[in-house]
Amino acid sequence: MTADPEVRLRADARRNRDQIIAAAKAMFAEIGPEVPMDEIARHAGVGVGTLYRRFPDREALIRSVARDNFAEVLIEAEAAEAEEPTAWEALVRLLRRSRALRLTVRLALLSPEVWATMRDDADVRRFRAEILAILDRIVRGAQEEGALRRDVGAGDVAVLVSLLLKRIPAAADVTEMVADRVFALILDALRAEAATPLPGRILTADDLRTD
Amino acid sequence: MTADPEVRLRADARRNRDQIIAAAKAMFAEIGPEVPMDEIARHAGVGVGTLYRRFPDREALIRSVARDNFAEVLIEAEAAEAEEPTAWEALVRLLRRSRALRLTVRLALLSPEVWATMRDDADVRRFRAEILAILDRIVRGAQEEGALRRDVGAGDVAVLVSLLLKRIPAAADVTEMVADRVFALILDALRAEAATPLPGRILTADDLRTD
Amino acid sequence: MTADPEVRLRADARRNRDQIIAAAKAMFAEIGPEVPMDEIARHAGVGVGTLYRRFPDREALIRSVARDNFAEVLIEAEAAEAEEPTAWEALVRLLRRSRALRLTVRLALLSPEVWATMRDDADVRRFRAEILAILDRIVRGAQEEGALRRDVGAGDVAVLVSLLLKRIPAAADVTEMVADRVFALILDALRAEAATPLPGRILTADDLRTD
Amino acid sequence: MTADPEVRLRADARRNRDQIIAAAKAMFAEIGPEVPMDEIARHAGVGVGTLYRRFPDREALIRSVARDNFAEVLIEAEAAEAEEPTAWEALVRLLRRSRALRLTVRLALLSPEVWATMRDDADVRRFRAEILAILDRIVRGAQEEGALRRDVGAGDVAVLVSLLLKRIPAAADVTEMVADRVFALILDALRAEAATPLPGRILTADDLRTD
DNA sequence: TATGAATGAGACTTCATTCAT
DNA sequence: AATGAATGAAGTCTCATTCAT
Repeated sequence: MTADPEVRLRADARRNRDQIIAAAKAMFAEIGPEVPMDEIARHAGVGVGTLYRRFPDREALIRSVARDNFAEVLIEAEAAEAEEPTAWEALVRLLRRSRALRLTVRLALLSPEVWATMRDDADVRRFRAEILAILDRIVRGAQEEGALRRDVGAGDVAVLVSLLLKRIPAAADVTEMVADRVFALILDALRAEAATPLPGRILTADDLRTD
Repeated sequence: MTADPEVRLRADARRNRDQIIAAAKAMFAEIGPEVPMDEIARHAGVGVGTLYRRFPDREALIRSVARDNFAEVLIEAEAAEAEEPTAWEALVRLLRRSRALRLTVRLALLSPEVWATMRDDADVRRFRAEILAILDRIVRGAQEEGALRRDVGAGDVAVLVSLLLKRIPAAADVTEMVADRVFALILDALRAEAATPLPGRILTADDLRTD
Repeated sequence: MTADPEVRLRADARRNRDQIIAAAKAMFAEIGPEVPMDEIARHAGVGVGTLYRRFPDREALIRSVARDNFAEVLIEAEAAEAEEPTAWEALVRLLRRSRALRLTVRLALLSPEVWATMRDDADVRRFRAEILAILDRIVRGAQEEGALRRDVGAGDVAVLVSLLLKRIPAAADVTEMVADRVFALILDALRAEAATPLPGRILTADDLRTD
Repeated sequence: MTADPEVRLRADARRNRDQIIAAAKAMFAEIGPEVPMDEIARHAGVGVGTLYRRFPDREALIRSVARDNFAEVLIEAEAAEAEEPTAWEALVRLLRRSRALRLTVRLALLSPEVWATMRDDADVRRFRAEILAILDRIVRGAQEEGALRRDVGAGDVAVLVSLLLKRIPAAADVTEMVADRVFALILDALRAEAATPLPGRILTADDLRTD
């Protein structure tokens, strides 16, 4: 699941590396990509030096976390495609379930700088391309099934997904329900029956930002 | 439009204050609520000292900008309600056009800390309540018109609005179109015809975060 | 004497700036160009922040010290040329007396990195050019007086000067005498009577490093 | 050539030790005595741990390099004395040719701290004494030959040598020539014919810094 | 024994806030 | 009252040295 096992680390180094990635993942998700490096190190149970030995700077760490996450999303997308009976259901599952997606999007979209950091990473680009390819297949499949409106493309869907991943501003006790409702509303927007003509043209995966 | 005229400022002090708010508004929108205070001061054409004389700390400045913004949103909401022929159109106008809304939401939602800063401000709470009241009227009106699905409340709509205010990750040349399409999709989700049963219960304004 | 009065500083800022330059000058001479910035700040009696406000980074500080020093050397060279009865005596005075020269050379020569930092500074280049022009005049004058050997140029002399500015490794109590003797030996090397043919060609000011 | 074979190392340990010394020598000469220990280790093809096992800290390494170097200088001095037909020529050869001398002086003179590190080392002191004794013999011999001025001692000569070992600040393409000329000028300063009375008294080897 | 991983102190730099002018 | 200088805490990163494998 990790994209870059680097040569071959000693057992303890490996363990530390994994802990650091895990800690970073958690804290990026929790607090954002600007959490102090010392905090990440402390949460990972290592010294800052160790963190910096493994990841020369914050960017490198972010890149690694992103790679890791993109890889995870890819696996989830593949599973959804393989295991769900219909393309529409695969789409729903993907949109609903991917926690990994959440962090990825948080990193990639919420902060242009972070995205700039990631977008030149070969692994990230590759994963991204594969994920979008799967999404594209799922979208076409769902349209052929007659479930998904025909005037949208993988790009449109991806944008909607990204919307779903915002922190939703609701009182704590209804957060879950709010998320479920928003999700259901978005699905309604995608259904073939909803279809009111959309402006512009169908967005493909390529329309998403690569700038 | 500013909620708190503080005692009564001398003309030049008044001017400075306004310039600072304007600069802060612009830079919060542009860069985010963490822009250096010096930058804000420079853009406002005043010294930092002046900024701090007017706003004891960053929080105070954010609160003031927020007040200002909420006030503006309120005015826009009132105008939409008063000037549009149908409630549905008022809703559409509000959702589509409010630049003030954008910054407000950016401040309030993107950063929990900032929201924490704002939510205890009496003016902010008042404006918020009024805005939500109007939104509530518009929502009910649109439902009575048969345009808006009946299983949503002002809370649901507000959440959807907040989704619209994310920076959308598309290649520069299609940004505009992407935004338009997302907006159209969201409207489709709200139309009476789209209506697939939603989970949970109708969200009122009170369900939105006050935590 | 300071090359860059920057716009116009407030009295206190001016004082601080001068103190920082003075402290830096002393510590660069004493310890070397790598002294911690905090130390310099402390010796100048200011906080680090102040130092950094005035000089964005170590390079900027070094450049300023260098400018200051080159300016001083220039003044000394002008005085030597103007006040001494013969060119030879002007040369001797310049070589013997310039304390400013000492630091300048310490910064410029002992550390290639530091030199790299300085050499692109317009002021430094200008001062350097003027100093070398004066030296050139003095050298030719002394040769016409028959005092200075004819097979050397300003470049050769400058190189010998630079040699004189090393920290000389002697027991503390003879340091002074050692320096005097070395100086006298070097002068002997330059006298017309010493003249044993030299290899290569006469070095002009332009041969000195500008790489 | 190495002064301290320490007990008796296994062949591979021996090899490592030598590689480390060689790497350190090269990098001290190239970059200076502050190069990161990791770098030295890497260049020596060993791990840092190995370096530290052999040399408890940076000081110890510097001391060892210095010992090694002093030993080399001693050998060169002995060879010059033994092989050259006249004392003057021995002197010239020693001054001109010793690369080992260059590093030694770089370490000993450019950095007072490093010198402080070296000067208490018994081996270093012994080598130094022997080298100076040879230099003393060469100096007296050259004076008896009538080639070297009579008002200088081994101390004076050593000081001049040290001057020769500075990095000379010339454009890259003339560096070699500059060095040659400086060398010739220094020799001229030492010739019997140059002799203008010097201030102070003749410097012996003992006058050189032992502080 | 050799390796290279981990540590943590310390250097550099930025910026929110205070304060002298 | 306005200005912008000064402060110092906090964050980033480097590297000498120690220690587990």
